[in-house]
Amino acid sequence: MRYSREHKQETHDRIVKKASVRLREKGAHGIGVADLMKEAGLTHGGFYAHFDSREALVIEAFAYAMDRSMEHWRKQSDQVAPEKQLTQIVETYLSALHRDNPGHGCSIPSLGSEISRESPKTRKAFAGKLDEMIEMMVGFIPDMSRKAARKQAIATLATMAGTMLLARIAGTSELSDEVLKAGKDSALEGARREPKAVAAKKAKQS
Amino acid sequence: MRYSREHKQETHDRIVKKASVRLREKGAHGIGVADLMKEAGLTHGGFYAHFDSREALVIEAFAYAMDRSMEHWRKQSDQVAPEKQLTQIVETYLSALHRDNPGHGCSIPSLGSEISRESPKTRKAFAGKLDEMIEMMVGFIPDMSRKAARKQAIATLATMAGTMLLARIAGTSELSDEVLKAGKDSALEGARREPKAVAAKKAKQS
DNA sequence: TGTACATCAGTGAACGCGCGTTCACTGATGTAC
DNA sequence: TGTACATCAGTGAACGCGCGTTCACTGATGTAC
Repeated sequence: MRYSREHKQETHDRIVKKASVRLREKGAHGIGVADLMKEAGLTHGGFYAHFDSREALVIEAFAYAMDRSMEHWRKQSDQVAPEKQLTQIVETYLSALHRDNPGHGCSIPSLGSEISRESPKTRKAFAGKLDEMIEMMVGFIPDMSRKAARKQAIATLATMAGTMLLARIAGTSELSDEVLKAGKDSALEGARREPKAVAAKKAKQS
Repeated sequence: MRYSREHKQETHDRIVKKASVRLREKGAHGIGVADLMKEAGLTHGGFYAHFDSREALVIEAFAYAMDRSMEHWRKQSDQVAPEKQLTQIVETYLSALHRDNPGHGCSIPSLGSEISRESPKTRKAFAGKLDEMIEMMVGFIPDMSRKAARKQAIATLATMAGTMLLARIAGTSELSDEVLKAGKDSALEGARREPKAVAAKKAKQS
């Protein structure tokens, strides 16, 4: 082999990593193969030694970005007490820093609209990661039955993603800050609230 | 003039109307000028008699779509009692019918991700419509101070848009239905809940 | 009322450009002896 | 250890294609007389 055994894999990973940032910044169709390769310090011709098609890279970059988000959540949640984990995640997610750095942030608000129009293959890959993310979120919801926690996890994630979507549309205006604040408070209050079914069950037991 | 006075305006409106559907279906960059004109029964050459650029049409089509959504909300809310308006809006918004028909639905989940990357001109136009939508939502929130209602309106809209975004990523799977249900219940419960500040004020008064 | 002319919404060919993809080639390094 | 050969990640020109935009032209209809 021309290069050491790991060389190709390292290059492949570098392309995916750089692409995951640029695609989140510019959209799933907002940047071309040549520019993505240039980001990784290469020329466009070599692209097809690493990927079957542009779409294949997009799928890998999506998965990579979602994995990085989840890794980031894990690191954050490990640093605080269980009952504070959700607050920690929500406050970081719905910050101006995240709003202003889509390239290193969650893919759902930055790529969500486009994903739903991609091929079934791409959509399935993304939906799988979405489910993983929901499951991780379940772990952050305190004091609920699994079923109720999953429901709450979905609702909280939807509020987080929707809030970021609206905040980014509003840019960096007053409205944008207002949106972030409203979404943050709502996401936290919603998860703190005990669902009626569980409350009723508890009342019965005591 | 070659055609009657209203003819050009009618054609213009037809292009905008058809484009607003197709752009929501295919994305802000997902369909070309030639195809958009064909939708309106014309050829592409005539496009620039109606619009300065493709972007100008996109802006008009965005505004049109948002106006139609708000008109739709108004019509629906007019048919039910004030305390049921929010439920009506949320349930229609977070339905499988809406999920499966992005072309005739709300632009926020279908175009939101892309809007935040458009020119300031496009973003401002959209942000203005977003604010109008929030204000309309305020009118559906019962029994709250204006400030609290606006906050709740933003949170509810974020949950609605985020839920639809997630549901569309999940396609038409079980997960998608689960997401719709979780988002619906959360949006309704959140708005029904009285914020602490208002509750305290009421307690003081009585 | 009838006729000649002016208007301009709409047509369709053409443009320049950037895109995803292909391909013949290169040359640094691993492998065989 | 040294040398000749094989490999293949990466290069850069070229491809076919679709895009947004331009432009000379058309022809139905409004207007002037």
